[in-house]
Amino acid sequence: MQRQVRTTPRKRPRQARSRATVDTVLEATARVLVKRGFDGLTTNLVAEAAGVSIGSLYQYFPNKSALVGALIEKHVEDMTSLVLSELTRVAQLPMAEAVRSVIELMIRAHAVEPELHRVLTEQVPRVGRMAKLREIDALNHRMVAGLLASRRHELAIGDPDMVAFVLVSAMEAITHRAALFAPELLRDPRLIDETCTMVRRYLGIADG
Amino acid sequence: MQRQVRTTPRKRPRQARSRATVDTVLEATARVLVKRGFDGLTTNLVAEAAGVSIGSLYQYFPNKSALVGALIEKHVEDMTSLVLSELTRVAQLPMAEAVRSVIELMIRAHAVEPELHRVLTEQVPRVGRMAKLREIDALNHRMVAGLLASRRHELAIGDPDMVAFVLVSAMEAITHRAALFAPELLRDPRLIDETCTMVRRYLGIADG
DNA sequence: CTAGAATGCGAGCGTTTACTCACATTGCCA
DNA sequence: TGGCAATGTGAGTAAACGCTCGCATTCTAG
Repeated sequence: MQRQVRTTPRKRPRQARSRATVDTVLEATARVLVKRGFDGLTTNLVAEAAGVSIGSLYQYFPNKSALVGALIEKHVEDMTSLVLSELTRVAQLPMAEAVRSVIELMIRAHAVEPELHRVLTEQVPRVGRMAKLREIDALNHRMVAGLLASRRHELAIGDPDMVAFVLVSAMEAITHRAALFAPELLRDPRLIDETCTMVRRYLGIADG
Repeated sequence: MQRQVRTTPRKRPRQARSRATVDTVLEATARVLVKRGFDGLTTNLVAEAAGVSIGSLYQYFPNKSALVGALIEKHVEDMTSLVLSELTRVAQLPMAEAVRSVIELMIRAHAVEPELHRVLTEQVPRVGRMAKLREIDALNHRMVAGLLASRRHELAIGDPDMVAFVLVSAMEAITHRAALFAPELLRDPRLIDETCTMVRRYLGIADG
């Protein structure tokens, strides 16, 4: 155990056949992770669940942590692409509506494969993956700070960077904790309303 | 591996000698965890670092996860006892000051063994430990909700429970993320100020 | 002082599991 | 069609590591 060194794929899938294999393996990884947890995930088990030989798995993933890493990367990309695709549209809206839209967006992002999301955040040791998370985080931060700065005249705020830090932390935590501790809250409009209230009052926006 | 079942100590230390052993082992666990990470932590290594035989370790900790679990419990207790001890005093203060005090308290709590805190939150799979965390969380939530309810007349808020959820999530996340991503921010009064602003505006309290 | 309890010891057992490798099969291109 | 590259296979290897157990040492109570 813990022999892992390299985390990049050892071989790129070139033909359609092998691309399918890679996909199947990643899907199986997600299934096994949800069903057995991180400790219960073994490469042999994943191969079996994928209906692929263990050898094939190791053609494309040099070790277990690369396997899980690839899955995390995919999941994070699924979540952020959802947000990014809508964000430009949202940025055009009046501020009060933009706030609500962003909150709803984040909630929807957390509803993408929630089971997997839970296992990934609860159980998977974040060694080495911290870099990727920080990156996403920095992206979020920059976008929010930019939005705040560009609309500064309609807001009652100080340093956009500091405000962005507080806001991003708060909103991320609210959706995240709701997803983990009380998933039903994600459907509860009262949570969205309350979060909107918090953000609007903080930024000094009239209720919309 | 993954043979763990019981998580309670197999034997209570009765004499001073064995109580010292247990302490030494827990300290060594913390050191090893910080130095090698969760994956690099082995029971043999801990025993060696503690200057204790592996057999002795297993006298008091039935398995690896109980060992780490005990450490988490201790750390969480250290953090919460700090908060609880001051909270009654804080509850007496005028609201504007109470807010600042609570924020400072949380920051101080996150400064208890920050290295260990980091490893614990970043790396240790939370399987089974979720219960304890939820418990702490529920306690926090109840206290904040209670405080809000009792001072409701001076605040511009709706359902105290919902507000408490938003507040606790936000404040926890801000200190936690500052601790993880930018420890120097914890010393930066601007962060405290900004967080105060957020909370005060949200609750409708005049700046203090 | 002594007996029995508590504690300490650590070599090594047994299992788990990541990963290899020699070989088979399939697809691609000339 | 032949030949080479890409892909697939899975039994087997080696090492890591959690944990046991039989025995030694230290404490405590009577």
